[in-house]
This record gives sequence, C-alpha cells and structure tokens, in this order.
Amino acid sequence: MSRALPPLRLLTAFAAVARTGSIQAAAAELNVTQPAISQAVRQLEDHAGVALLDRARRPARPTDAGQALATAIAQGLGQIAEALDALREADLQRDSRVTVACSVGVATYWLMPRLAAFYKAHPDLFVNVVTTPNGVPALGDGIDIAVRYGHGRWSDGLVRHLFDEEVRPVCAPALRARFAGPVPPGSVSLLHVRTPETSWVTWDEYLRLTGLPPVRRGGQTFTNYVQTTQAALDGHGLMLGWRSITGALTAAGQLVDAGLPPLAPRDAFYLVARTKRGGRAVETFADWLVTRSDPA
Amino acid sequence: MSRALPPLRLLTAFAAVARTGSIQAAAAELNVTQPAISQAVRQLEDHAGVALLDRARRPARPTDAGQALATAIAQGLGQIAEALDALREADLQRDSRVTVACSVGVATYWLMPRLAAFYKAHPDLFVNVVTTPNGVPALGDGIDIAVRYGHGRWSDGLVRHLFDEEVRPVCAPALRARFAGPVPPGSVSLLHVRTPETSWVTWDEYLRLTGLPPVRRGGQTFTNYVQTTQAALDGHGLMLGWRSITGALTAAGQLVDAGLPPLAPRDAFYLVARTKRGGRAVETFADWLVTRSDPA
DNA sequence: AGGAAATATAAGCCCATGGTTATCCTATGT
DNA sequence: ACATAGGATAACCATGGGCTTATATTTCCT
Repeated sequence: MSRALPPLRLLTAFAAVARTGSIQAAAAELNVTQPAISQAVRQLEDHAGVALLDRARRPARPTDAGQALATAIAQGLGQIAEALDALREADLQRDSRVTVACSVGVATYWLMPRLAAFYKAHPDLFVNVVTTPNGVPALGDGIDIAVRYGHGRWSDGLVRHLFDEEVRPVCAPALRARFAGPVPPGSVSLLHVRTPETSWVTWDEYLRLTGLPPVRRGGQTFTNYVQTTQAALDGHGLMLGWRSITGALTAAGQLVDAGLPPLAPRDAFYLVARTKRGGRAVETFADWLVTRSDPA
Repeated sequence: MSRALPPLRLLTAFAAVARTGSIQAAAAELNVTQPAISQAVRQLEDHAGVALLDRARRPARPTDAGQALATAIAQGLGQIAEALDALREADLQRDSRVTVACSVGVATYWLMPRLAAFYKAHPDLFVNVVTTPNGVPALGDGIDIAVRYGHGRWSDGLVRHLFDEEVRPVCAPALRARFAGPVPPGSVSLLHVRTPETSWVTWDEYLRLTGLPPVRRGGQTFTNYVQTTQAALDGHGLMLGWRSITGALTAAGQLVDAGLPPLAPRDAFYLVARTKRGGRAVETFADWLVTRSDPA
C-alpha cells in the first residue's frame, strides 16, 4: 500500500538535481539557495526511505534508485504538464474558431463570399461553415452560430436580425428575351425548391400572394438553391430569386429580372448564437456579421 | 511554453473528484470538508484556464477537458508512486538478504549445515552462499560477508574471529586397519590440496612442523577439500583433516584419526563484513554466526 | 411551491512550509 | 598541507497555504 506522495516541491527539486548534475546547479535553476535544495532532497530521501544521491562523490550523483525515480518523476510530471498545455492550447484554439450552420444556398451565395472580408479584418480567427442539407440550421455540439430564415422567435439562442428579404422571379437573359413583356409563369418551366423548411416562399405561395393565376405543377424540382440557381443560369426555367442568393448574380447580369412583381416576405434572416461557451471568436464574428449584413 | 505545475494538493483533489464522482465524496475520501475540495478544484481551474467540472449537473461531473486531465494526473502520479513503492520494496528486499562468500569446502561442511538452524531462528531472512573457486573470498559488489581462513589482519571490512583450527591426518577406517600403529605417511598415498590461498597448511608444512620425515611427492592432488574429502572417504589415501571440514565425519566414524600428531596453526577462521551498506540482515547474520561458531 | 442535496462563497485563523544566513564538514586537486 | 569546491546542518522567521465554519446559492425532485 503506497503512502501519500511527497510534496511536489521535493520531487521537482530532486528532478532538477538529476537533470542539472549538482545540487548547486539545481538551486541556480530554481532560484533558491543551495541549502534549500540540499534539504529538499534529504526530505525526499526520508520520505522514500532510500538514498537517492551518492554524496561521497562531488558533485553528488543520483544512485541507481535515484535515477529510476528521477526518470519516473520527469515522465509523470511531464505527462501532467503536457495535458495542461494541451487543454490550454485547445482552449485557445476554441477561442479562435467559430462554427456556423446555414443552408447550402446561403452558404454558397451569401456567407462564403463575405468571409474574405472577415478574414481580412480578423486574420487570427477562423470560421468553419457547416451546411445543413435540410431543415432549420440548429445550434448544438460544435455549432456556435446558425443563420436562419424564419420568424425569428426562437429560444435556443441569442437571436439577432440580419436582414429582410425580397423574392422576385429571375431567369437567364436568353429566356427573358423570348418575351416582349414579363415572362409568363404559365408559359415556361418553373424551377421549384422542395425543402422541409416551411418558411421559404414557394412558387404556389408567390403566385397566390401576388394575385397571379396559379400554374399547374410543371418544371423541375430541386432540394436546394445551389442546384436551382445553376438550372436558372443554364436557361432551364424561371426561379424565385431571393436577394441574398441571386442578388449578386442579377447585379452581374448573369440572371435577369423576369418582369414580375417582387414579394417582401414577413420572415427575415436572423443570426442565432449559442448563449453558453461562446468564446471570443463567436462574439467577434457575430458582431461583425450583424454590422456587415445586407442581403446582396 | 508550459508554466509551473499547480500544487500537488490541487491535482490530487481534482483527481479524487473525478474518481469518486462528486465533490462531497472526494472530501470524505481525503478527510477534509466539502468547501476545501470545492476551492481546490476552482484554484486548479484558474491555473489551467479551462473548466474542469460541469457543475450545472449534480453531482458535478468532469468536462471532457477535465476527464483528460484527470486521466493524465492518475497516470502521471501513479507512475511516480509506483517508482517510490518499487524503491521501498527493493530496499526491504535488500534488508532481508545477505550474501556470504567462502571456499567450497567451508561452504559444504561447515556453513551450509548450520544454515538450517539460522533459518529456524530467522525465517524472514535469506542467506545466499557464494563459493569462490580459489583465492581468498573477497568482499565487493553483492558480497556482504566473507568467511576467511588466515591471519585476520585485513582492512577491507570489519573482521571478527570465528574459531581456531586444528589439523590432523585422517583416513578411511579400512586404511587405518592395515596398520597396527599410526598410519606411516611414507607408506600410503597422501591426498594434497593445491590452492592459491597460501595460508592453508600443506602436507610438507605439516611434516616439517611435526618433525616427521618428509615424504617424496606422491599421491593425488585436488583443487578443493570437497573432492579431497571424498577421496579419503573412498579409502584412496591420507588427508589433512581440518576440524571444520572433517570434524563431523570423524565424529560419525566415516573417517578416523590416523594416529599422527595434530597441528594447531596460528591462523584461524574469521568473518569479514562490509562496513558500508550493511542492512539489517547482514548484521543479524554476522552476529548469529559469531555467537554460534565452533569448528565442528 | 417547497424541500433536499450538492456546490459556492466569504471570512477567519493556525501553523507548517519554504526558504534564508551562517557556518561546518568532506572530498579532491595541487 | 593547504586551498577550493561542493554539500550538510542548525537556527531562525515571515508568509501564505490549507483548511475551518457559517451561510448562501443552485439544481432537481416531489
């Protein structure tokens, strides 16, 4: 049955003697006087019950027993010190990283293009973007911030308004050119997005809310706005363009307004941040995104 | 660059919390009050700069970081404790063992027969007998005691007188029976022992010192008294019987006095013990051997 | 809403720790 | 024999470590 360990000070004093080669050198390294180390090692020997130093030789050298113990001390305490360093390092890392969850469309056309400016302003921080294939982007293990479209009344985090949206039909220029006036929804292929998120406006809702006649189901259906946007760019039909997704493409002339009325939904985009365990990076990024947010 | 380790008390307090499952249980195990452990873990967290316990749950549980650190503490301190235990164990072992060096003849006919009585008196001690093939039994690495025949004026250890010797010619009863008077040395085969040790009386010295006529070289020569004694037992000749070697055999009638005058050499048997690093067993055995020593 | 259990906090205090200085002792080299 | 270097010992003391008690706070269950 082992007795309690001796005081750490005795262990480190002896390890220093073994490492530096003499009691005097160890004292110098530890910034104490030589008697302090001499007494410390003697106390350790009393505790251990065996001689750890051969003092007949000058400078004193560890006995075989002492060498064995010095090795165990170095390894044992080294292991603990490494674990502490690793924890601090991980904490520093965590404090310089933030993970954001959002839909793949928002990620591709809104968030990622903005990150360059964020890194320019904060080169020491790193944003990890996680796209949720479907459903509402959620907070949780490893997710610090979620960018959500919806009513904004969530309770799982701190909610901050990013921007209101506007939805208008857009299409490829070539498709637009086929009609003198607005592109009639009933005469072209409509590009649908079907997602479990029920907040996003669908073609049916758009037509109903703008007083346009309903269109019998046709066209193509995708599961995300990246594919839908690509199909529109390819001239495959008419899509509902959300300003945060297609605003830049429309400004660049790659997509054009279809001449139909725009729709301003009541829902908006929000940033939701976890209230616990938020490090410096999370707060910095959230603040930046809120102040720099505009839909296009 | 790692900072100094925190006090051992904080490490062991936290490790106890991780192992026992609560701050209260750790306090009970360490025989302090619950606030003592609560404060100790808080100090460790301040030192480490990370949360080690999830206190929202009752009882408090280690965080992932805390679990990692607790493991490192257990392994690191365990390694040091094991090293200390091993040193103490080795020391205990050394304290219950003694190694004795002597000639093979003394070992066989004098020392080994006595060890049974020693073990009876000291069942917790162990005597390791090392026979030196030739030369004076020496102290040194691993040899605590030497049993030597000689002048007794050695300086390599503590010298204590065991017993004086007596040398007399002895032979098998059948050889003795061939002569009405003393067995004449010149008429039988003499059994010689040739050894680098120059203290032991040879046949030449014996005949000269007792005034008997010298005998031209003949007979057999052996390198130790075990073989010589066996040859005498077999009736192969006349040997010089040292009381410590052949006393018991003569008392048992296996060998008989040849009727020639005995010789009391000036040299004697001594015990020489190392003066350094003598453990309890060495002193105990040396004392016992000195008080229980008699030549036969 | 209230009680039980676990943890946190603040204040207080005793005593042991962790050194220091002064000096002695021992080993080794010249 | 002497000088130097390294280590040992004794006496001393200031400080803060390592608790304690008392009480507050928080979480969870009934």
